[in-house]
Amino acid sequence: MKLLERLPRESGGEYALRTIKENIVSLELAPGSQISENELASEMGLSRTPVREALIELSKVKIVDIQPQKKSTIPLIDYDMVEESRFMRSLLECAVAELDCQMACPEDLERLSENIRLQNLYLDEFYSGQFVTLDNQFHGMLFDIAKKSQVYALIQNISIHFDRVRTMALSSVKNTKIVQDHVDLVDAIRRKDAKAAQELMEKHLNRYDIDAAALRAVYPQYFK
Amino acid sequence: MKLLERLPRESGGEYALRTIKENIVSLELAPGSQISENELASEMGLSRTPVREALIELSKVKIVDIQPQKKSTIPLIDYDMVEESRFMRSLLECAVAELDCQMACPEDLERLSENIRLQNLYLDEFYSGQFVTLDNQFHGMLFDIAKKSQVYALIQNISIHFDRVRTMALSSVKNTKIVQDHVDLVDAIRRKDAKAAQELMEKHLNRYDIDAAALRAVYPQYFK
DNA sequence: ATTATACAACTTGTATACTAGAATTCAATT
DNA sequence: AATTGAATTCTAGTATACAAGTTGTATAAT
Repeated sequence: MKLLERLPRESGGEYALRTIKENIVSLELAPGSQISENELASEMGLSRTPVREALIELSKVKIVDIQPQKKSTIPLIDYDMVEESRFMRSLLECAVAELDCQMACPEDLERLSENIRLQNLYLDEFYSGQFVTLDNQFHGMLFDIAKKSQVYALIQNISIHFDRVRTMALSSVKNTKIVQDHVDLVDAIRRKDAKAAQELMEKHLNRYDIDAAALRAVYPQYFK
Repeated sequence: MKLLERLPRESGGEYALRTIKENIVSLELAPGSQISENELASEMGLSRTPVREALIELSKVKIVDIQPQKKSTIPLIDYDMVEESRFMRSLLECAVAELDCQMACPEDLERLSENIRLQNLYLDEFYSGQFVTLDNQFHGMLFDIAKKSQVYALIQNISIHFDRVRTMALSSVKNTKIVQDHVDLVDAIRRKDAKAAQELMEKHLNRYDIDAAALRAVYPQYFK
């Protein structure tokens, strides 16, 4: 377990959730590995209660497998789940991109562009998570602009299925391409070209879809 | 609180979640009312722990408002949330209806038709919840057929925003129209007419959209 | 009368103790 | 030696005790 710094005014439960999610996405908590409420709790300096709350939440989207009275594990990568998660994200994000064409004001466009500028600065920060954080912020802003922030919050957990595959594919998808996608997308929104925005978003999200078989070859022990 | 019967092998937490959800949708736990973990726990014959787990889950989709160290309430109806929930359901259900046109086998169609037959039997059971249960099963089957059952599970909670408005509108939307929508939809799926299926689903879900203003006039105390 | 302060009665957050069930281990018995 | 069975040791589920924070009220001081 890689421990994170506890934020000010963050409750134990929130801290536990954030930490466990981060470790699942980074594969520090490897697919297939067994976890224990007691062990996680003592590692994080908490009691079982807040840890348990976090695990229950993650089990709702099958990113943690709680077997009552037996054990809990981090599930192996199930491509059906990855596909469901991709399906959901793709549909919602494409629709949001279309909405953004109507709803984005000049200030919104400026904020998006500023985020892209930062993305360029952190292009090569594979492991610090800075680039991923910016990428998440970018997509979150698109939902906010379309007044769909609750939808964005809801797909965060199920997206972990997608995100940990993305972690494995890190070296294969060039960040420069991702940033160029973002640039093109903001251009389309600025032009209010809904069709282009939708298509660009779809293409963007499909970048991670390419090498499922290749990943399975490199990390066979992580797949179902 | 209207108490439900506890199912066999149902954990306390699951029972609490099911009971509380049911009471929110039925407006038994009225919008704006204050709730207490202790009170709910003693009413259901449980301790705070499983009740608390249920409330935390519902608070994630803002259908319960937990104000730390202060109080918890059932939020007033927020039409922005209703709209987000409708947006999400509509997009996903329409896409699923399209997929169903490719994926439904004859047995699936038979199961859907059987469900519709039952809907006709319970047409007038407004308050028993039988009709609503069948309606939910029908929509759940459409997701199952498209291999998107996890997506369906995920939108259940946020749909409560939509569902409790539907409860208020019960008398205004005729069940016969709903059943006819279902019949038409299954027909389209049988014909593998994806465009028709998508359009029928959109029309179907929009039936509840009509009288937001009217509802606000009848139940002003429930709205933000 | 008004303001300030202290206290009581709530709330949720967390820790811990206890219960129940499953798996494993090891010893006793066949 | 193989098998059964009891004890141990895991697990998660639940109940409860306690901590910490907020609100409202009552009392005291101005």
